[in-house]
Parts: sequence; C-alpha cells; structure tokens
Amino acid sequence: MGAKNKVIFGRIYCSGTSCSTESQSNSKFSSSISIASIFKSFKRKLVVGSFHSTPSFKSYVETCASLLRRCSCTHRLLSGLALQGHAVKCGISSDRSVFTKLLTMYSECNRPADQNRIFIEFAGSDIFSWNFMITDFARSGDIDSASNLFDQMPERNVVSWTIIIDELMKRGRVRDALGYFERCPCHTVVSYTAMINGFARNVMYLDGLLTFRRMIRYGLMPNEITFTCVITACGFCGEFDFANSVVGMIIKNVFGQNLSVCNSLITLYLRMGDAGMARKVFDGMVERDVVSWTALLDVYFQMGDLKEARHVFNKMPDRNEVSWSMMIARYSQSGEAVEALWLFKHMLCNGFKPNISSFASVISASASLENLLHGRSVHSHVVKFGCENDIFVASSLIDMYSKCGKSDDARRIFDSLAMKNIVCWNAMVGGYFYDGRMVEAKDLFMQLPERNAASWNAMISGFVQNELYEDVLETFNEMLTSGQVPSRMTFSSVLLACASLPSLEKGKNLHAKTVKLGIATEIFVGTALTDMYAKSGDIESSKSVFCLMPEKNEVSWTAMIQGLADSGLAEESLALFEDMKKTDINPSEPMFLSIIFACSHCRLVDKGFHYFESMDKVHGITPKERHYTAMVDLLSRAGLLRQAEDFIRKMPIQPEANTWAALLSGCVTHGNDGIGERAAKMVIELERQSTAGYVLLSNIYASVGRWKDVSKVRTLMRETGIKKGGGCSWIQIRDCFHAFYSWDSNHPNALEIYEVLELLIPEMIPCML
DNA sequence: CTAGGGTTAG
Repeated sequence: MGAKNKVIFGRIYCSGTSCSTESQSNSKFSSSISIASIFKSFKRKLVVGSFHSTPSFKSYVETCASLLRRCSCTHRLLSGLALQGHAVKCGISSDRSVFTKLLTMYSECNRPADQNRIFIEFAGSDIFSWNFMITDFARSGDIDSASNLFDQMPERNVVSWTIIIDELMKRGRVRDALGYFERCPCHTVVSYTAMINGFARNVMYLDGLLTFRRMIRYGLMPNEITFTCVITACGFCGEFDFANSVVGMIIKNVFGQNLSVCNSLITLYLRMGDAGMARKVFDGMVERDVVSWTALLDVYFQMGDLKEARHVFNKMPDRNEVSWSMMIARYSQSGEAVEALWLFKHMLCNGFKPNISSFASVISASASLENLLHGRSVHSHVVKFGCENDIFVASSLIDMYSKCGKSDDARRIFDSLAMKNIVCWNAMVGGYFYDGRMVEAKDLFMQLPERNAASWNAMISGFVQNELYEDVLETFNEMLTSGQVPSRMTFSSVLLACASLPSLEKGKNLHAKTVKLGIATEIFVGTALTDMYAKSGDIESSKSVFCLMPEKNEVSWTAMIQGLADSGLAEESLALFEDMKKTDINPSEPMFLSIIFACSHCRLVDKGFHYFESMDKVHGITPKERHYTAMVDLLSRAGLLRQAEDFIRKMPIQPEANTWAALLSGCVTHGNDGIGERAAKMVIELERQSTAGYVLLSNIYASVGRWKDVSKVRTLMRETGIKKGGGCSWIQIRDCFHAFYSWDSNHPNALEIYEVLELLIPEMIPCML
C-alpha cells in the first residue's frame, strides 16, 4: 500500500498542478488514501513562521488545488470535502486557486447550497468566481438569478457580458440580450459572435447578418467560429448573395481549410440547391470529421441517390447519433419507412442512445406504415428514455396513433402535455378525422388557440378523406375569409373535392387562384388540377395543365393516364404510358390498373394480357386483387365469359367479390344466365350485405326474360332485409352545393332545388319524388 | 494561467 501511494504522491508533487498526468488512479479508496498521505507528508514539511514565503507553501496550495480539480473531474465529493477541511484548517481555503477549484468541485458534484455558501464567504471581487456562478445559474435554468448576480457584480469583464448575452439568447430573451449587448463597454469577436448566433437561434437571421456587418465596420476581424455562424445563418434565410460575399472573405482570410467552416459550407451549398458545389467542398477538405461525413450523406439524399447515401453511411469512418438520425429521417421522408424502422433497430443494436430526432423520425415512419405494433414498441422506448414530454416526439406520437385509427390513445398523449404547440393541436384534429369523428374534430378546431395554414389543411383534408365535399368548400371559404393564404396542400385537397363534384366552375376558379399565386404548375397543385379537369370531363384542360408542369412524378403520370383512360381515350392513354416508360419514372401498381382498364374499353384483349403479364415479369410488381378484377372485366366486356370464369378459378389469390361482379356484369351485357348465376352466387357469398349481386342477378333474369326468377330475387332481397340504396346527386345553386337523394324531399332547400331542376331537366322531377 | 461564441439530424 505504501509504495503505491508514494508513487502517486510523488507524481503529483513533482508534476505540479497538471491534472491529466495523474488521473490514472481511479479507485475511490486509493484516491482518498493518497490525499491523506499527502497531508501527512506536508504537515511534516511545513515550518510554522516561514509559512507565507516558503516554496513549500506554494507547492502545498498548488497540490491542494490540483487534487480538488481531480475530485471534480471524477466527482468524488467525499475526498473533496476532506481536502476542504484541511484547507480551512491550514488557512488556505481563501487562496484564489484553491477557492476557485472548490467552487468547481461543488458545481460538478451538484452541491449548489455549499457552492453558494463558499461563494458568498470568499468571492469578494474575484471576477472569475462571479462569472462561474452566473454560468452555473444560467445552465441550471435559473436565468433570473444569473442576471441578478450579473447586475450585482462589483466589476465585470467582457467575458461576463458575453456569458449573460449568450444565456439570454439561448432562452429566447432577445430584447434583454440586445440591451446588455448595447451596454457592454467593450466588444470582442466572441461577444459579437454570441450575438450573431443568438439572433440565428431565435430565427432572426437578418438581424444576425446585420450584426455581422456592424462588427466588420467596428473593425473587428471575424474568426472561424464567426464565419461558421454567419454561413449557417445565410443558409437558413436564403441570403445567398450575402453568403457568397462571406465566402470571399473566408478565402481571403485563409479560413477556407477550417473544419467547421467547411462543414457549414457544405450545408450552405445544399440549401442553395447546389449539390455539386457541396460535394466539391467536401472533396477539398484537408481534414474531415463525423459532421462532414454526415453532411455528405445529405448531399446524396438531396440528389435522390439513396444508394450512394447508404454506401457513404456504410463506409464512414465514424458515426454518431446524428448520422443515424439523418439516415432514419431521410429514409422515412423518401417513403422508405420499412428501411427507416430497420435503421432504428440497428442504431439501438450498435449501442447508440435514441434521441428526440431519431424518435420523431421513426415514429413518423411507423405512422406512414400504419404499423401500430411497432409504434407502440417505439412509444415504450420513448417512455424508457424519458422523452415523452418532448413536443416533437409527442406530436409525432399523436400523429402515429391517429393514422392507426387510435384517436383515444392520441388524445391521451395530447391531454398529458403541459405545453402544447400548434403542431400537436393540428395532429389531434387530423386524428379525429382519421377515425371519422367529425364532431370531435370540429370541436377541437374551434378550440384551437391559434390557427395556421396546417390547421386549415387538417380540416380540409379531413373532410376530403370522409368524402364530405360540401364541408371542404365551406371550410375553404372560411379559410379565405379569415385571411389565411391557402398553400399547395390546401389547393390539392380542395381540387380533389372539386374532382368529385359535378360543377367545373369551382375548379376553374381555383385554377385561376393558383395561377395568381404562381403555383399552378407546381407538382402537387398541377397534379391535382390534371386530375380535377379529367374527372370533370374537361380532358383538354387536363392535358394542357399536365403538359405545362416542368416536373412530374409518378402520381402526376398516373392522374393523366387514368384521366385519358376514363375519358374513353384509351389509345392516347396507352401511348402516354409508353412515353412515360422512356423517362426515369417506373410504372406503378395503380397505373397498371388504368392501363388494363383502357385496354378493356377498347377491347384490346391481347394488349391487356401483355401489360398484365409484364407487371410481374418486367417490373416486379405482384398483381393485386383489383388487377385480376380488371382483367376479368377486360375478358367479360369482350364477351369471353368462359375464359373469364376460367381466369378467376386459376387465380393464385382469393378473388374479391368485385372480381365475380365484373364477370356477372359481363353476363348481363351478353345475356349469359348460366355463368351469371354461378357468378352471382359467388358475389352474394363473398359480400352478404351488398345489393350488387342481387340487383345484377335480377337484371340477368330480366335480360333473358326469366321474370319469375326476377321476382324471386326481389323477394329474397326483401326477406333478408337488404334495401337498394338510393342514388345521390348534386346541384349548385348560387355559391352553394347541395347533395340530395332520390328519396329526399326533406332537404332544407328542397323547394329551391326542385325549382332549379325544373328549369334544367323537367322530366327528372317525377323520378325523384 | 483556468472562463465566453460553433458545424450535421428533428
């Protein structure tokens, strides 16, 4: 024991105050023993009387300070207390270097009361101690005590000012920070940088840039940290000209090789949309860290090259939780939700702690998959890591439960939040719509403390999902009246509603509005317009909108191909499909549905089979039930009823009721009651509540003159309590749409509706009454 | 001979 302690003691004594050289001994026991032996040894050496001038006293103080520092590094409170006891006894506890180390030790060991006590006892006018205390108060969340302390300081240096400015900015108190900044008698690069970055933190980028300009005028030279902050601010607010002039300064002042400056430049060029330049910066760096590599990942994500991003991720020399979060977030945003979940799992397997960002991304991936099981399991991790009160995590949880149809679970999280932001409110409104709980959704919307475009969009798309198109238009009008400018999202939802309404007027009106806002050819709006015009029967306008779109995605092409097919322009639809195959867009599942449908309309049986077979063979898409149904429709319409029945019996998957219904409907057209009866039996068996089977069957009997069987089917329907649903129609009177049903003469505006109808189509009235 | 400002994800 003795030998070991002597070695430690000797090392400390000889190497002065260096903490790092003697941090090897890490057992609590040996550490406190060594401290005790130091004092024993020192007591022997100290000579009373020559105390204050001897070198041994100086060494004693230094050693004491050094040991205290070691105690705070290793959080050994007991040893620290023992040391303080000795220091007090020997009368050196008010020595500046001992005292500052004591302050640090109490702070590190989380003893604010003791820390405060010795501060009040000894601090006096020592600026360092005051600054230390201010930082400590601020970092523990008590910014008011921090600024009180600052105001009481007998004397301040520029560090004091910078601390208080930075801490106020971090807490969003921009005005207070600015007040201190203006009162600060002397500025440095650091105080200016704190100010610039403080503005940026509070989304006041332009003020940050102006402060930067003021700093240059003041004659201060920015350093690499200032440049990093300014470049980041430029990227956020899109001030690319300003950014370019800053880049000039960076190069002139030889900061072009600095690690963080280059890292921020990669992101700047990405925000400018110049992935090539971003890549160039990365290639030219002399030194790279995990931040540089993570930024490079985003370069490939922005170019849409997931493969290369994945490749870079695999070969990166180092990863941290941000790199993992980035991968999870981008995969989730690219619609690769399954891959996002996989990455999250592997992040945990690799020993990384999930953080708020990775939670938010992985929850939104589970939401888009509507995978409740996975969502719940991530939720349990969220609770385990104590992130359930984070607003980002909570709002994505609300969204996840909503999309899985669990609005009550969503509501529980919503209610548990002490601080809710507008995102949570909007997600919850959407949640009720997903569950079809319109009353609750509307109620909650009325309670919203503030409304943004997303709140209105939640209402509008909620009504669209529930096919309440009148409410869509009504809400849209309210939105305009409230002064809220509609977004792309709004237009694509409202246009979707217009596509389902008979009047083209509203749609045209909306088209005009989007032109005014300059978003008519934007991908989402343009696609919705294409769809709306096609569904409203104005295929020429649909085509012209489609052609004007500079960028088209899979959905846009589907809308146009489907629109042409549905308008009976089957040849054109097929030609467009061939055009699309020449671009880098791959045919999708719904597209094939339209293509087969188009073939069906033109009786192009062979072509239809060709496309159907190419799905699996060429494009690797497994045909779904509805594709088989479309094929049956193709064969049945062409009168190939026997082949159609054969086709169904050979299907590798269970046919849906609609598959048989397609055959049945062909039997009606071609008057085949033999196959028709079998098909009808299958339809009724697969879908007992549905009227379609019965109605079609009775139609077949009627078409071949089996009137007795017709009345048998009708009786059967009556007995099983199945009613034929009434038809629904729409009419527009002035600015309002009215839905009315064939049995509905109780509509509040019935009289007016009938009056209008009488003008239009007088012979329709008797059928409806 | 110690303090104050920073880059990547959400």
